[in-house]
Amino acid sequence: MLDIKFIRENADIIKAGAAKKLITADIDRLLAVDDERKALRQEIDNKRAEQNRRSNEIQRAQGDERVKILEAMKQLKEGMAEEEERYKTVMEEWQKLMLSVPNIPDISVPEGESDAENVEVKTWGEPTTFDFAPKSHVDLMVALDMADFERGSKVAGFRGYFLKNDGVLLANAVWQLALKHFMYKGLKPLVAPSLVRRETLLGSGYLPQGEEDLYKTQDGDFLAGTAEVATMAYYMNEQVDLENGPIQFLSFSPCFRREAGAHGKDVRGLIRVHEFFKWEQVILCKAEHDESVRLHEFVNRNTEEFIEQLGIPYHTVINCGGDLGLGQVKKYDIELWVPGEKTYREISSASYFHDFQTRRLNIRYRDAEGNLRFAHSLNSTAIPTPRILVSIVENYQQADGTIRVPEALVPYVGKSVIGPA
RNA sequence: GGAGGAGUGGCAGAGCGGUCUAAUGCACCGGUCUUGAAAACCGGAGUCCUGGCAACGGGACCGUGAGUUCGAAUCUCACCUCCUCCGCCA
Repeated sequence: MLDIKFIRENADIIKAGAAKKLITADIDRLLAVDDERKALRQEIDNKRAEQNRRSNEIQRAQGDERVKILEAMKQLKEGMAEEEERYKTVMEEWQKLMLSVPNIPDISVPEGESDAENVEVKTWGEPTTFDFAPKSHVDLMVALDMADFERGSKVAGFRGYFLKNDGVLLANAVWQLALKHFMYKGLKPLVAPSLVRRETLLGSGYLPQGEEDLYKTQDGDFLAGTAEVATMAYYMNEQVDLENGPIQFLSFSPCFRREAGAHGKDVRGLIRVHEFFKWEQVILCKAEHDESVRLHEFVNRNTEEFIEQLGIPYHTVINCGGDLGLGQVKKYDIELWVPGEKTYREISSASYFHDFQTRRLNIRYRDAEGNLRFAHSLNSTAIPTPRILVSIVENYQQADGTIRVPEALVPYVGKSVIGPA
């Protein structure tokens, strides 16, 4: 959500931003509704002022005078009831429109319609080459009894999976190395709820637009698709202290995604599953653009460094306008080389939001002048499992079907090669 | 799941239909006093919306939302959260 005053003063910039994001938002309608809102508010406030005055008179009035004032009050109230009804209707539309206004993309965000037009800004390592025919992660992991997809779908349905044996050890090793790496960067570990209330998703910007991709309980709660939701809502309706620097969380949670609209995509393996685990970086900082930019580079670089420790070739792209969400100002995706598909696949996504989320969540801090301001927020994937296992096993596979363990993970896996049991 | 109790300003806590522009204490800021500090004393402070260049003015906010009333922190209802006890449970 943006500031209505800002919207009023910068309607053209917001329209241009929405166009870049290929998001439709009726700004003109919002401005008209806002005019109506302000006028009505003024009228109602004036009548309330009179009501307050009269109420005080009633206490002191006696006999006929009292009866006269009571009569006048009755009329005043009738007029107010009508206006308040209208105000309620206007506010409903106002709220709805406000929630649909996208944040403005940064000037450095390229034009484009879909992820196909994201722009590569960095590559690291060379796509892995093999002097034998490489296998897919599905074949590798099944052969080494690291995963079971048949029983996965028998038990959990489409996209279900079990991790087994060395698959479990590998996932656990990634978690442990991640915890160490990101804590060293100054992030504070947190295990966050996945089962969350509606307002947390509204606040972080996943609702009302993204409802179809969320699992919902019979109590009206939701299963979040990322720890970002609960972690951002941690300080909902609070004032935070940013005097000693930004608040930096490394947050773990199970993640649930219905993947509505992705039915034909990635139907095999661990690339796209309904249920996975993720460490997420979540940051709150002062409401300064430069600080947001600095931390955006910071969180993205943290993840790049982690991938470099694993020794997996990757590239980083800056997402084009059409691939940005409602609240995002700018986003980087890190994509890892997947030999089986001979392409890079997304493993991480780092975005900053300015005060888009914190305004919805009502998270403020006191600035140096003593004014209350909405903080800025950012988030970035630290590392997801099991998706990361796809790139590990495919890039580290050997001619005999065994898998070398990335050196950084050896201490946590307890061996340097994964082979037949 | 059942039975009770409670949610008031940064914190503690009074108020239970009109003088609440919410007592009091602690914490906070300014001042007096002091070589300085502490103590004491005096004074000041919230958030949001809205009008105005400003000075200043209007409205709202006592968990949230509806309602009763000329008037609600105070009464009614629903919801949320917390606490106590019972039951169930990893």
